[in-house]
Amino acid sequence: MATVYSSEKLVKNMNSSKKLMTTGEFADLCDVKKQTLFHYDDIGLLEPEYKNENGYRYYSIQQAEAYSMIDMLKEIGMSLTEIKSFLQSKNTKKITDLLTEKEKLMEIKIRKMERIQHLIKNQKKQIEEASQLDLDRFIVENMEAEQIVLSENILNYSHKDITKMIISFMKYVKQGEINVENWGALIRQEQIETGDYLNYSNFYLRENQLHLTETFIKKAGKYVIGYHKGSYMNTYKTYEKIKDYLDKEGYRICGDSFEEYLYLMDGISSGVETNYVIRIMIEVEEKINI
Amino acid sequence: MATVYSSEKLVKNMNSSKKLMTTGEFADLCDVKKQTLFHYDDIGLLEPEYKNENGYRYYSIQQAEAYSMIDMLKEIGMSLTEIKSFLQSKNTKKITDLLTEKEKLMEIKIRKMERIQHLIKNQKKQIEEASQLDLDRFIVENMEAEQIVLSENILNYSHKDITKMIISFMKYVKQGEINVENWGALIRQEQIETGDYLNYSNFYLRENQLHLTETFIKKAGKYVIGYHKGSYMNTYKTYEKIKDYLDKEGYRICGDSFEEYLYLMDGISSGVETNYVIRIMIEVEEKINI
DNA sequence: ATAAAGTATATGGCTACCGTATACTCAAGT
DNA sequence: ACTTGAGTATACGGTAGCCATATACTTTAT
Repeated sequence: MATVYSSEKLVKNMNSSKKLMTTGEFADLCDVKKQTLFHYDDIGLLEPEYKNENGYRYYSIQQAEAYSMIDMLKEIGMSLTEIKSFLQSKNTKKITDLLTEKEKLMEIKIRKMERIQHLIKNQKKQIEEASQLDLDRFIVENMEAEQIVLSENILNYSHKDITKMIISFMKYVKQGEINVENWGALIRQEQIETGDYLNYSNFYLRENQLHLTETFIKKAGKYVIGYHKGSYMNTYKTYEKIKDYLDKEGYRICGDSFEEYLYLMDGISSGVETNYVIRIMIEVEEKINI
Repeated sequence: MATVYSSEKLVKNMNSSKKLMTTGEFADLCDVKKQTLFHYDDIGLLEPEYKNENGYRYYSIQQAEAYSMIDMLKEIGMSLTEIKSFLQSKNTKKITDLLTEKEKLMEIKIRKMERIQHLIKNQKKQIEEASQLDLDRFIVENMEAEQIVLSENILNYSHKDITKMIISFMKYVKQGEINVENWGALIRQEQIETGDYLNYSNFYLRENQLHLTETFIKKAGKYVIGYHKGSYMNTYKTYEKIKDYLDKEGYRICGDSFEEYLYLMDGISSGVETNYVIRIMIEVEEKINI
């Protein structure tokens, strides 16, 4: 049997701020600073349900839903102004469209995060490897064949053109969303032999997925491996040292040089700019003894 | 046969800025504004490899690696100051430790993103459902049993205690990383009958995973479903309307009331505060005709 | 009635930039 | 060698989205 109650009795329960939260409590509930709520009130993004005559703000638990919606939209990169007009918009289609767009954006963001995670892992691996590395020694090693991706040929290009090419190559790589393990430049045997160390023939990258079609095989065989510390402007110093080393050890250059750019964060050496290290790999063969 | 080249010839290739990029080109390569690079130079985070006598900056391609490292660290939430001291740090263990920490952080971030994605999907679903909903009508419907998670009992609690409880309940929920579909409050039959509509017995949430142990079964059976628009402070109005409706239709309340808080963004109605909608579900049975 | 705890407002400061104006410099063509 | 147009540096101001602090006031618990 339903009873009818006078509104008066109920008003007693609801006229005060008894069932609402203060700013501090609400901030605690939302896990946010009070200041932020003041700010949201100021810009009219999330206004308290009730304000008393002294300006005290009171929020309802329902508003926690609104807050978490705002927080979510913020997380996906919307500005507060955008969020405000979004929440005020009364166009169902516009809203679902935007949500669909943001859903996709989240997908992209998640992928990006995963790529960064991959990069972090790679960096850790590199540090580990680098700590076992002697950057000051050269070594001749048998290497397996490897598939790499080449840029267009830039031999004898002007600096301007090389720059343009790199930029477009890099952009192409980035939009492909590849996890680039390492990248570098290819210098042909002839340039190495004539000492034209800065005349690159191609840029290239080693990649762990095989999305791209234009690949190039770095031949299997013996390679001398050396490390150049500092700018590539001075690689000639290291190249000359390598040549001396090869002479002494009885090797001769028989192929191209692969330069790979490493950015090390391992503090293995002190001094400025030593974070930049170039791994130089040149194909070699043993000299025939006369 | 290795030839020895005079340094002079090589110096010709490297003394100028011929093989370096201008700020604009480097910015283009890194897909960033020139201003940002100025800024990084100013704070000493990423300085150009070479500056000419007129202050023109020149960057090497190697520095693109440094930039992308900075960008990555920024992406995982480090401030530029932190990044700077991180990159300058020469302590291998500190670096790998931080990287390991950030790797975990990425994992958490990815999970959060996925949760947001889920929320977006849920919101879309809710908008879709809401558009087919008539908020102004009541309906009696057979509902299936549902498992819900209850907060502690708050019947007759003071407002302060209720507030504290909600905050801790919500925090507990959040740290559990549950995808909350909906949440609400439970009002016992007795309070509904005596018109004490704001005297909640518990908060609860419906969840799609079953991580938690303290669950409560919302019984299967007939429920009257109605929607209250606006603040929960005024639910009494809707409750009274529901009671009238039940009287007319020949039903009587035979169980508790479940209030669920919806935050709709569908613009189905105009006016202030109509984004807040409460779904009221009360267990009912048919009256026996005398 | 009083003290402690909380609140509002105002102000200034912060980070990580972005935009604009001004003056300068570089590089290419004539 | 000189001009011209595109690019560059510096400086200053402004922005978003807060956070910290100081001051004065209000609420609440005792």
